[in-house]
Amino acid sequence: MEQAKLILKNHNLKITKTRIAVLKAFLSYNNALSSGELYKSIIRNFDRITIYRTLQSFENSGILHKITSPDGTIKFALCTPHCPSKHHYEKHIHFYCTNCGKIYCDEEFDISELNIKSDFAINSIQIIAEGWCWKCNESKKI
Amino acid sequence: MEQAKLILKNHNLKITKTRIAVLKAFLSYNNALSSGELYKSIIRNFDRITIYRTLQSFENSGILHKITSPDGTIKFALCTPHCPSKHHYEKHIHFYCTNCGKIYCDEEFDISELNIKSDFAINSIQIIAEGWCWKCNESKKI
DNA sequence: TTTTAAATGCAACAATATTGCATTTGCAAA
DNA sequence: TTTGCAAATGCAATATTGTTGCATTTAAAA
Repeated sequence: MEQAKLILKNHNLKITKTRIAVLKAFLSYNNALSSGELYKSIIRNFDRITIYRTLQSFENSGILHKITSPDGTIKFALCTPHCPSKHHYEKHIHFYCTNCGKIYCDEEFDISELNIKSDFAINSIQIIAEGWCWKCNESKKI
Repeated sequence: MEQAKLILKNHNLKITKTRIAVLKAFLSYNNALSSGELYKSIIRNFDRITIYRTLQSFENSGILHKITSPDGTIKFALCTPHCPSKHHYEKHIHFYCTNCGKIYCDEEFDISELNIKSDFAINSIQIIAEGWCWKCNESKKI
């Protein structure tokens, strides 16, 4: 069985056209995607609202994690296999390219060692590094 | 002269009613505020669009810095006096309360020492710690 | 006081997200 | 294979947030 269907099966989600299409998009891109990017350019002819709901159910199931981009758009990215449903282990950094707007996850960097003192009861820490991605850096040189 | 007017003077901005009202709001609250919070509850009867433009000009002048909240809303917070116009020195952490949605700045923590390896050309790093603020923690205990 | 560039206020518009509800569909059980 | 039903879809309607254009008003310098 193809990968997308397997993932849906493993998360007890029904196999539908939209879900397959959305999942394939995330599997073939290596960066975070917004609902807008999906229904406007990546998987056209799919219902906008259904895509919204698909993303929500994927987040609830632990397939995708949500990232709020510094430019305000909400994006999603594939979770590592360790993510159980509803709880996400986002111990990695997100890289945001201020030129093209893409967000990439870096699974290498472990931020769990960061020690922050405060009177907050901290649950999780998000780090977003902003700059130019390698692609935009390349095209700038030319 | 009152503090709000002084700040406007120092940043070469004309003194207007809306600007005074917005600035006073930020001076009296110790957390980040969104445009919506301002025109819907804090300073009612001020024009919505003018508030947008006021926030933009304050950001350009280095009075406020913009923070994208994990919930997607865009908020602003007072800069430390070191912020020149257009460039912001955001070397501090933001705390986001997942219960009440408020964002607080912690000027103590200096993130400039964080060393991240990547093929990104990193300009700045944002850290957002999520959890429950002391206020929500207190009310939970009751 | 006069002048003028800046700021305002309103309308119009655009993009994004949510909800309700009738219809369709996946899929498990018969 | 067929049936039944909860889940998912698709459309309309609505809400929220942010932007732009333009005529009018205003701050503040001359």
